[in-house]
Amino acid sequence: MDSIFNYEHPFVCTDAVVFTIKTEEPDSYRKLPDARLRILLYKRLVEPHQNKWCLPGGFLNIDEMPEDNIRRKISEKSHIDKCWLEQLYTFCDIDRDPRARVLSIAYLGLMNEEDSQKFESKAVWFTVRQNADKSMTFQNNDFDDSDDVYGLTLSESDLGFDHYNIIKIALTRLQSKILYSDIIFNLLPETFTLTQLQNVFETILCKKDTAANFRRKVTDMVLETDKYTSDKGHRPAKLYTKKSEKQKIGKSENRRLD
Amino acid sequence: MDSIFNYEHPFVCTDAVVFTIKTEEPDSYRKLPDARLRILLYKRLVEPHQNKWCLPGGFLNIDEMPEDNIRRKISEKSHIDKCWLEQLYTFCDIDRDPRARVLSIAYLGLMNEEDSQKFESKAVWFTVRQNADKSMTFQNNDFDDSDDVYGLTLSESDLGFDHYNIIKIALTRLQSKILYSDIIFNLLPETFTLTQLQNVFETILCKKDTAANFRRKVTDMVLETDKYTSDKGHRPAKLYTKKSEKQKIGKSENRRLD
DNA sequence: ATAATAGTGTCTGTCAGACAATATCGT
DNA sequence: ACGATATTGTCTGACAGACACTATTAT
Repeated sequence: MDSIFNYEHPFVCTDAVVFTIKTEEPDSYRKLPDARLRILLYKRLVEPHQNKWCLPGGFLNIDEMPEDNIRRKISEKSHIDKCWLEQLYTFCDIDRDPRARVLSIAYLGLMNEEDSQKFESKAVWFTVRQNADKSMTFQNNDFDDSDDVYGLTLSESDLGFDHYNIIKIALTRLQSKILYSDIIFNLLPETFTLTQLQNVFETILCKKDTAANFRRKVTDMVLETDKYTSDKGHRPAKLYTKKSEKQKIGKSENRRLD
Repeated sequence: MDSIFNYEHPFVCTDAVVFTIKTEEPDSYRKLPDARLRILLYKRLVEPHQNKWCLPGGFLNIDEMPEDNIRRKISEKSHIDKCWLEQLYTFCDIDRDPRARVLSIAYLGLMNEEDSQKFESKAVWFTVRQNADKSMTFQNNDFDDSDDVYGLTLSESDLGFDHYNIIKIALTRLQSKILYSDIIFNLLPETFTLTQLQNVFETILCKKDTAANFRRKVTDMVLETDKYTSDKGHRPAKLYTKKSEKQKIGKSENRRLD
């Protein structure tokens, strides 16, 4: 190999901020469930940052694409294979890893609730709570998790490396991008009601909308099916699916480029 | 160092797509100048991709921030120091460099015309031409450049590595981002006329607008000065400056998050 | 006066936000 | 009938696109 390659160079790792939606059980059988935004974290068992909570990820092999790498790492931690991914940002701070110079190519990942439940895992889903001061906390509320995790609330200092910052940027990206793209459907099942869709929007954006206005805004992104929900206690809702690019009409001029 | 770090790992380099604006001399002294979008390229003198045209960039040192690295490389190639930069994307294809596995952290750079002229350089400014079929060609029309460069037109195959692709993604990002952010002012002098601003918009987007509508759209981004142009042959135009964030009123709700 | 550019006024259609109203289910 | 959710209709204000119009300069 060339001599110019004989020098000490940075290491490269991947990290993924994987979001999913969890619909909370309603208090009453008459009420509809709430949607919660959740994120996948695992507890580091070794130094550095031992016992801190971290994003799934790992070192990039010389012959590996980062997206394959991160997919493998997510699968190792969660036994989940299906996940939509896009590159988020490359984090480069000199001392973000105390062991060595390590750059991290971070990914934004989204998976739907059904897939997120095929879960048998070293990692844990935490509900993302967006506070008024723009800070985030992460809460576990899953009965199925172990006793020392159930009820746990994490804040910035409980996270390892620069992962709190990575999550913050991922959440911002998610919030921006659902406004001008289709990615939100990666958080939803194949068919869904417009109320479900609205709940996911509102959970992510922390912002309420009226049903009438919301429906108008999303009509050109969805497609009616002939199926209905069969919930108890109230009127059934029509089920919709994501409209494919080809089914959208006319509006290509107005669509964002990236 | 830890044993986990004893493995062959990818190299990391930086590349920058630096855009600037060149106002063309008008045919007649009565006419106003046109704006052209230009990009900085240099000709590789060594293998691989010898004699291909490439983006400024270089290998990242172990203790260096990529943004410092790319700033240094731009300065080496052009002797220009002032440049606005933001991270664009990290390109990771396995064989994007035939010598070794090399990831490239690509940056989008913008500089204004005045700064771009402080130029004494191994690199060359090429005018970006956006063709109807979405392809790009790069033309040199600068009298000051050497004879074997003057009049040269580059197409995809004249560029080295995956740099054509990087430029394409940078241009797309630029086109998107001028619609919802302030970055366009990095391509303009301290004060400018609204017609100048409009020309830059139209050059980048390849799309015409009427002066009346354009003015309405940008009024909340700019600030009047009490100065005027003193062009010959027609009515002078008021000069404007970029409005700072603090001077903008009310609209924060509507602003994009990233 | 004329050519060229600078800048304004007005209409129209679209669309978001607010809010009222109607529809349909299980109990 | 009632409670809950689903769905539609209407008004308003903001704003983009189209286009006609006025203003100011040097020659």
